[in-house]
Amino acid sequence: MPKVSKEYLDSRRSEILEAALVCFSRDGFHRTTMQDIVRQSGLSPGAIYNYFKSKEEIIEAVANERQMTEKRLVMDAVEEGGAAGVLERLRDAFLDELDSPKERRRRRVSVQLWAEAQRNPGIRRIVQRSFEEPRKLISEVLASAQMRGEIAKCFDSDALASFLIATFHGLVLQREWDDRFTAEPHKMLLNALLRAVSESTHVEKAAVGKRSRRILRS
Amino acid sequence: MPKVSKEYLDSRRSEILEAALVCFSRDGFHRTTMQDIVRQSGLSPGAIYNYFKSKEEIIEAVANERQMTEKRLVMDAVEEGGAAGVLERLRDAFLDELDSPKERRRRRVSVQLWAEAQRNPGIRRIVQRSFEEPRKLISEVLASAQMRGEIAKCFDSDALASFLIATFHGLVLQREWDDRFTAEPHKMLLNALLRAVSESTHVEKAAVGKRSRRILRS
Amino acid sequence: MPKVSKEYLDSRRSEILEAALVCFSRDGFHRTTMQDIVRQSGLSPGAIYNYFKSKEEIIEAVANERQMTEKRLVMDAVEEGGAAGVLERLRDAFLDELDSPKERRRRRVSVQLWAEAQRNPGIRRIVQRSFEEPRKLISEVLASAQMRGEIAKCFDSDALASFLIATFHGLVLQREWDDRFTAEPHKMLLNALLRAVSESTHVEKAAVGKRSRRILRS
Amino acid sequence: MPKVSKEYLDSRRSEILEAALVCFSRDGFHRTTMQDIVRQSGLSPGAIYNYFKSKEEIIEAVANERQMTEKRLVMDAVEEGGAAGVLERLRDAFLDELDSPKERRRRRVSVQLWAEAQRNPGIRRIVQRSFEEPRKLISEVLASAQMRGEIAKCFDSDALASFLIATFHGLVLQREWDDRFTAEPHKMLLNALLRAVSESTHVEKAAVGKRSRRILRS
DNA sequence: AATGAATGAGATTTCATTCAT
DNA sequence: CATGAATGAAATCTCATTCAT
Repeated sequence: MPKVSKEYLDSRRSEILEAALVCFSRDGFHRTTMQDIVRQSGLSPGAIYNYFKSKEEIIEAVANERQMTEKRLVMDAVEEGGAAGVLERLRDAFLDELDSPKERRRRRVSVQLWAEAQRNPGIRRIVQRSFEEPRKLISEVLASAQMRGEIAKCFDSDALASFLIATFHGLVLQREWDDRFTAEPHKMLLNALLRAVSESTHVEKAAVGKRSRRILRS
Repeated sequence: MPKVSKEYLDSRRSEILEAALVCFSRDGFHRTTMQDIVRQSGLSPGAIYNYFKSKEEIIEAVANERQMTEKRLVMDAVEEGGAAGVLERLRDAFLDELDSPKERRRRRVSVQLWAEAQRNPGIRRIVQRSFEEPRKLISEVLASAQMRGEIAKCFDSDALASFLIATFHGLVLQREWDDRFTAEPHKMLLNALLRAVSESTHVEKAAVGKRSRRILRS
Repeated sequence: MPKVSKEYLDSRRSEILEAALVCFSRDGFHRTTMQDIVRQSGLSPGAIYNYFKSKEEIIEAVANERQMTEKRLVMDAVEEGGAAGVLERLRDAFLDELDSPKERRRRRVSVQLWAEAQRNPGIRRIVQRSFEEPRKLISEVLASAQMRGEIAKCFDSDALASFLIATFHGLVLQREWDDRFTAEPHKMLLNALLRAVSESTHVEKAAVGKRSRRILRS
Repeated sequence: MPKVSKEYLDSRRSEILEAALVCFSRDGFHRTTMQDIVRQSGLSPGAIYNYFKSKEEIIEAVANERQMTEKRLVMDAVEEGGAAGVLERLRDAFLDELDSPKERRRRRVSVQLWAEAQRNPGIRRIVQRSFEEPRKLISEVLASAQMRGEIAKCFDSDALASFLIATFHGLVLQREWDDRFTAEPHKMLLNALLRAVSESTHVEKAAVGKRSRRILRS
């Protein structure tokens, strides 16, 4: 029989994570001290250590939260059938997110996590999941679209999913550094790409092949 | 009258940077101690501080070196004319690089730099240059290809350059986490993309439009 | 809701300053390491840095404490009227202090502060105050004694105060180096000086002598 | 058979000491690095270590030079007989020196030495000499003046010498901190003091006044 | 559960001194 | 004798974590 309710504990935990996220986003993991989180959360060091064993564990919890949020984002887009609609929703979900200030703050933490994952096995596992699970979800959508003939079978659905995610991650970085960045022109380019992979099954395949050969030889 | 030649000093400096790169790539900037660099370089702390004012300055020097190397990579690919050849060379240069162990080590540091740039203005400036300069170079190639009609004029050459770089950066990350990652299928996808942007100028534009509407509504 | 009382914190702070004073007096500011203060205080480095931001700040706090103590010494002597009594008390306060071992230890730190003030603006300001405030207090006493005709008006009261302080400071130094130093003969000399400045306005030797004897009893 | 002349060596040595004095006066002993002296002297570390075994030894050499200069100052004043003239010359020598910028720089180093002497036995010995020798010289002058009846026998000549030196040292410090300091009013006070010690043996005020005027002209 | 003062290992940097050239 | 790069012990300060209250 706990002294306080589970809800209370959970909300305290969330408060700490929220405070940590603010600090991490502002200063990075390593420049954020536990004192920073203490200040930001309005709690005491002892209180925080009642909820998390270590700073490491807070970072992991933040990583998990990020990973789950991203997965949910993809799942929401994927839920309702039709490759076209799914990809469209994914595209919009990701690109529109780039412009939301709140999400930008969270994305900054994602970049931190990519760096951290190189050395920290716990984080590494979570980051790997944050790549794999969305890829799998998207890949499945693409595979069934290929079965329905909506997408060219010559592309590996996994690779295509990977490629789309890679593009999005790359754009996250651009958004970070380029103040004049806008997502809009990249929507067009994504459209072009998606069109390209859906066209290949069509009649003019040979012609397309020839034409492309003029530009790209291999 | 210096006691030793400039070459000697330069090579010492390079040794330190090389040692630092090894450490940074292995442990990240923040988990790498000066003692680590001391050990790795085989010098003494004092010696290192004769070449760099601070650890910070070493990180900046590594960042600069990375930025210059990447710029050179792009310049080499861009040098000799023909959009087709240039893009092909860029694609190969970047994707093949993903498989070289030595380059992978350097790429790890790039990811560290992306994270570090968020908080460190000096690094930020360098990282920004590492985005802008390649983009400008590639954008110019694309623009002149558009003039020659090789690429659809409806795409902003800057955005397309951005997009290509984003894709590459994203793939760098995938390479990090996915042990089964291979660059090969992504070559095909890049080809498809490049084909897509070069097709648009052609006669069946309307048809393409219709077809794409089947897949992507906006 | 602080965990411990303000008194507790203040006493800890005082303990640290006391420990620092012992070290500084023994080894000087620059030869005293934080570890020395740590050992002397029985605390840990971290604990000390909870009370003082830097070694510098400890030195400043010691300087302030010195300055305030000296000011209080002068104020106590000055409090109750009558130039004669005041100067007598000042003379005794200062000269007797020279023989107290505990005060000698504190005086050593004053000498350190004089040197430190040359380069350290923070210390400089404090040291300047430790000259100005006593001078002002003494000067006022002298000025009012001049109005009452107890002291010759031809001497600038400020200069005379300065001069007395200078003498005392000089004797502090002598006390440092000369093991056979005794304050006693200097009392006589101070008396002679004080008599001189009170005599000068008067024509008659004997009268002056008497009066001066009324001013300086020993 | 030395490779270079003794003159060459001596002048190099002096250059180093002069450079060191500039640094010490500007930054204090502890904040002055050997590199500072290297830069100021225009020599190399190795060269300096050919002339001095250690930084310590440079400080000692500077201390010796200070001590000898001061002794000479006193000897010059003392050389030619007559207590009146001697004391007058001493007073002027010391007080006028306070206003010379070059001498002020040297005085700053003296203050450093007082602090340093507390911990450094080598310096301590030199500083002690810088107190004792002038005191002895002045004391002798005073003693012979007492024999001639120019100064009251009731004062210990040693103590009086001490007292005069103390006053001067104290004024050096005042000069350091008080920008509006002028030596002039203190001359009057010194005069008053000297008059006092020469008057005391005599019954007649007027006579004493005259005589003292013979002793101290200004 | 919460508090926050205390801990102490460890990080970065300095600087007097050396010694191969 | 001069040079100046190299040395490495030691100094200051930080910060994740603990634990008595």
